[in-house]
Formats: sequence, C-alpha cells, structure tokens
Amino acid sequence: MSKRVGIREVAAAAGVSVTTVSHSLSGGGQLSDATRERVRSVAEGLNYTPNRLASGLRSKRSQIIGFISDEISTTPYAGRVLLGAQEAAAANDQVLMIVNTSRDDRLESRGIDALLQHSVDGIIYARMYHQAVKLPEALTGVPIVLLDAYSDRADLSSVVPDEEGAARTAVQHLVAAGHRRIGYLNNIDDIPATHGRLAGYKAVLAENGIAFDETLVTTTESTTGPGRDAAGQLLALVDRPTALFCFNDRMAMGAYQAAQLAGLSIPENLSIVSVDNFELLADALLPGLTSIALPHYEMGRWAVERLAAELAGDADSAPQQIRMPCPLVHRQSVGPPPR
Amino acid sequence: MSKRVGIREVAAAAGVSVTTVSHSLSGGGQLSDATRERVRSVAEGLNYTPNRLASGLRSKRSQIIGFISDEISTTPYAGRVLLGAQEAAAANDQVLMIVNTSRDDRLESRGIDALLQHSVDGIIYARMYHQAVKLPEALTGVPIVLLDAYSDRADLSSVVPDEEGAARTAVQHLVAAGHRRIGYLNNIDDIPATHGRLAGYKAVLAENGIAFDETLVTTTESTTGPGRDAAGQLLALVDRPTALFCFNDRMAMGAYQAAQLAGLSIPENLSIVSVDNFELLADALLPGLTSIALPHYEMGRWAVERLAAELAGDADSAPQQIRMPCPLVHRQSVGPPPR
DNA sequence: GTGAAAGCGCTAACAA
DNA sequence: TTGTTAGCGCTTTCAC
Repeated sequence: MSKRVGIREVAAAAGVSVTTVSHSLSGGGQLSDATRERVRSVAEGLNYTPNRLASGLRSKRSQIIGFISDEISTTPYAGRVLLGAQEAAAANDQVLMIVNTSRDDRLESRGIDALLQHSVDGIIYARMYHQAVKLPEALTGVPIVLLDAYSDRADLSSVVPDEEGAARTAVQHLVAAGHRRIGYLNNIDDIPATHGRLAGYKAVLAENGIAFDETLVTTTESTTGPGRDAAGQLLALVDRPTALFCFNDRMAMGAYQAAQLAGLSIPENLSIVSVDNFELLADALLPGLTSIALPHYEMGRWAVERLAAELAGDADSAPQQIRMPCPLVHRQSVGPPPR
Repeated sequence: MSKRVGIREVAAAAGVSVTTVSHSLSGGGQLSDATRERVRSVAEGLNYTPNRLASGLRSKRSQIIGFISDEISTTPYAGRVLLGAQEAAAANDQVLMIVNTSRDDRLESRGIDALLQHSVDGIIYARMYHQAVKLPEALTGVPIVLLDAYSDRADLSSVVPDEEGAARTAVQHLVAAGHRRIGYLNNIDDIPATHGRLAGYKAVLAENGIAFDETLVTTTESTTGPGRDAAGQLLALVDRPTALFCFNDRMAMGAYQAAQLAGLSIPENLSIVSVDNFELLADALLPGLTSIALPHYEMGRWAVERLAAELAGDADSAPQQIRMPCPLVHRQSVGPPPR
C-alpha cells in the first residue's frame, strides 16, 4: 500500500499534463500514438494504478457490478453462477460486489442501499432457482439483469434455464433407448421447473405416440426421502415403468435406493435420468447417474455480459429474455428396457 | 437513481453547514444532541444516503472488504464461507467485493490489483480447504486475514478448522458406542486435514488403550469410488472393523456402497462417522450419516470480524491464529458393535 | 458548538 | 494535439 503513485506523478515523469495521462490510459481524446505509447510505458514503469474511487466519483462509472441473491449458499449451484458472473466481470475490467438477502425484505433493502451507496453501475438480481420475482421499489431506474428469475417488467433482460427443453432432452434420451413406459418423479412446488418439466415430459411422450398415463407421475417434495418413496410406489406397480425421469439428482438418489430395495439393478432393470448434474451425487452414485446439467455458469456469464452491454449502450436496443439450453451429461444409468 | 440527494441539500434543509451534517451523521465533532438529532431526522426525511465513493476518497476508508478465494465454486462449502463473511460484513456496514483466482497466479494478480484499485480496506484471503499459502508480494502492507489457510507470517491472523479435534470427536463417539476395532479411510493428499485427522484418530485409540493397527488404515483419493474400494478392502478382513471413520462424506458414501455389496447393514453390522456434514449427502444416505461439521459459516464470520477489529485498531494487539472446533452432527449411522 | 474552506485523485469541458 | 481548470460529494483541519 504505502504511498500509491498518482496520475500527477505520471504526468510529471512523462513531461505531459494530467489530462494527457488520463486520455492515454483511457483511450480517450485525440493524442498521437507516440505520446499515448510513451505515457503508457511511463505509467507502467512507475507501477501506476488508477484510483477507482476517484475516477468513479468523477465519471459516474464505478466499474462495480452489484450481485444480489436470495441465497448465496445452500445450493451447490450458486457457486457456479457466481463464478461465471465473476469471470465475465473480470473480463470487462469490472468487479463484483455481493449481497445476500436470505429472502428477507429488510436485509434486501439494506443490501440494495449498500450497493447504491457504493455507486454500482448495475445489478444482477439473482435467485437460486428459477422463479418469478417482484423487483423492490428501491431498484427503480437502476440497470438490472435478472438471473434464474423473471418478472412482469418487459424492459428487463433475464436469463433462465429452458425447463421444458431439459425435460424433453431427458425423456427423449429414454425413448431413444427403447423405453415406452417412463415414470416421472415430479416436484410438488408450484414453480416453473415443476410445470415446465412436466410439459416437456408429456410433449415427448405425445410426439412418440406414447399415451400419457397419470399413474406413472408422482408429485412430492424434491428430496431424497420422498423420491425414494415415490419411486418405490411406481416400482411396485404391476406394470412397472422400465425407466424413471427424476425432477432432480436428489430424487434420483432416492430412486436408486428404491431400486435397490426392490431388488432391481440399474440400468439392467431400470433406467434413470434426472436433472441438475450435481457431480458430487451423480458421479458418486453407482452406477453413475445420467443427468441434465443446468447452465449455472453460463447464466452467470450471460447476465454480466448482457448488463455490461446495456451499460455500454451498444446493446441491441430491446431487452432480451432468454432460456438457456440444458445439455445431457451421459453416465451409466441408462440402458435398453428389460425384455 | 435519478438525482440522489447530497449532503448540501440536507444542510440547506436543516439550516446548518455541511460540516455539521457530516458530523451529525458520522458521530464526529462536538455537536449538541439537539442539532445532531434534528439533522439526522432531516436527512432521513430527505432519504439521504451518503456517496461512499466520495467519502471513501476523502477518508481513505471505502468500507469495502476484498474476498479472494481460489475457488468460489466447486465445493458446496464455499457458499457457507461467503455467507458468513457477507453477513458479518453487513453487520459492520461493510460490503464484500469478491475475486476468484482459479489457482492461477495471473488471475490472482489481476484480482488483487482490481481490489486495491477500488481501495478495499482489507482482504480476506481464503482457500476452499485448509492449506498452507504463500502470500503474493502485491499484498504486502495490506490488512489481511487468512481463511482456511495459514502462512509463515506470524503477523497475520488466520482461522482454520481444528482437524485433530474433529477426528477426536468422531472416533471418541465410536469408542463411546463400544467400538474397539475402528477403521480409518484416510485421504492421500499431503494436506493438514490428512495428517491432523490421522493424529486425532491415533490419539483417541491410545487414550482408550486400543492398539493402533495399520492394516485398518487406508490411504486413497478422497472421493466416492476410492472410498468404496478402500472400505471394501477393510470389510473383507477376517477380523473386520466394526466401525469406520471416513475422511469425508464422499468417502463415507463409498463405504455405504461397500457395506451394501458386502451384505452388511448400517448401523447394525457397521457404524460409520465421517467429516464434512455435507447435508445433501449426509441426509440423503440411508440411514442418515453421522458426520462432523466443518465450521465454514463461522470461519467466514470470524475472518471478517477479525479484519474489522484490526482495521478499527481496537483489536487485541497480537494477531490471532485460531483453530475452530468442529461439532458432531448425529444421524443414524452409529450403533453398538455387533456381538 | 458550528462553519468556511481545502482538498481526496481523477475526468471532462474548454482553451490554446 | 495538448494543457488548464473546475468540480464529482464528501471529510477534516482550523478558525470562529
């Protein structure tokens, strides 16, 4: 730390004015390439780094992106979102300032105040799973991009996973393996993932001439225990499914346990595909769990890049609300149906 | 956003000078309580919020804490650390600016530059698992607290988990349940957790008059597959262990699988305790996995609080290097030994 | 007790 | 093509 070198030292050392230094470094003004180059090398020689507080104060651009999320922790996915956002920010010479709200309006309000006081240039408003949000009043007029969230404000860009597409990919994979009797362990929460994935499941069945059988669809909490029970129920059917599509990896883990209890081996007697591609689980299960990956990292990157584009003003005029595709990650839990 | 109200508007509205407003709000100066109170209410009425860029520029205190970590993502624990750090920062009216290095020196160096340019008041230098670090030159002179890391610099405060204590608690729990033949699935990496937990394991055996038997200790990569193999090996012993202490939950999951393959049920035929308390796994396993929790959230909090104390100058003069205790979380994987 | 005024380090008009 | 200068919004001497 000690005494950082400032723009005037650079100016003096280069024998020019501070203006020239500022222009040289920021690429502004009308300078000869020679001067620009010389100033730059002097600055570098002096180990000059700008004071962003000062430049932000003057120019009204702090180069700070605020990141508000309801839960930084709890889910292991959160980290990937942050990582993507952080890397994109770094690439734009921006930095991330984070705030966690724990789904508490007061904390959220304080957090927004803190970000605004620090003059963030814009805010990524993130949720840890795909859901509808209502933006707080305090954010009015601030550049915002929604992440894993959507609102009724058509003027905001947002990014969410393509839930229906995810389910389509998963179920299509099972159909391609020869399955026609496919169960679905759905979540019970009233959220886009629940409805979107069910829609995808039904669509693929229809497209393949497979009649929808509601006895093959269960609706429970999306954790391991309920998944185990739900799968057990389906596997006890006289005409049991030969494959299971699971809402998430945790439910799939329950399905593995149910299969074991029923004496069925995977994938010989039962094929399983789920959503999340949470590696700690998917890789650890025996055999490995084939799963649809949610594009957390990509959504983080996209949100920051989009925000940067909007801030730069060179963005396509219209805000974008996009759904990200969710790729299938092959492991060993899918095989042909038993004969 | 629009036109934020500044300190001069408040001054005008309250009929005082900007100095008085500044003093009133920051608690400085020699003002009458009456004035202070009046100014405060006027400021609140006007919805005044200070511009931290300006105050930071002038006062040399940005109220920003930098958070550098090698991996924001990958591990699910990272989130808890960040959460603790964030909450502690918010409580101190500070905010977190995060940077990820991906264990890349160039990225780290850029990240440090970015934080310094934004005039962070101090930095939490974090690793995602307990390890030795060498601090980059660029950080010289900057207030630092190490998190899940330690260095040879005695002038820095740091916090790490008490690895030996964690193992002691785990193994003692097994001994208390009546076990005397206890296997240990250790990690192969040359890190403090590996050595510390082995030491704790040995210490408890010794204290209970149980001879150390090296055939009961395996050393492999700390993931599920290797854990499965290692456990399988121990369970195949003629005088097999009645309990297993596992380096982490992932290895414990492997041990569950090995037990199943060996036809042993948990906890009737085999008791298991591990370290991490990664709920997604520990809760999902059948039966629930008893595990030692690593104090991620607490370390995050402690690091920020300690840094704040050092910055405030009211800290105990000497830096503190502490080991945090790791509590046992009871589930259903421990029982008495089979007779 | 309170206020005037000088900057913090930089950028952006405007001059030259 | 380059330099002068006036602030950005606040804190902090220092004078009253």
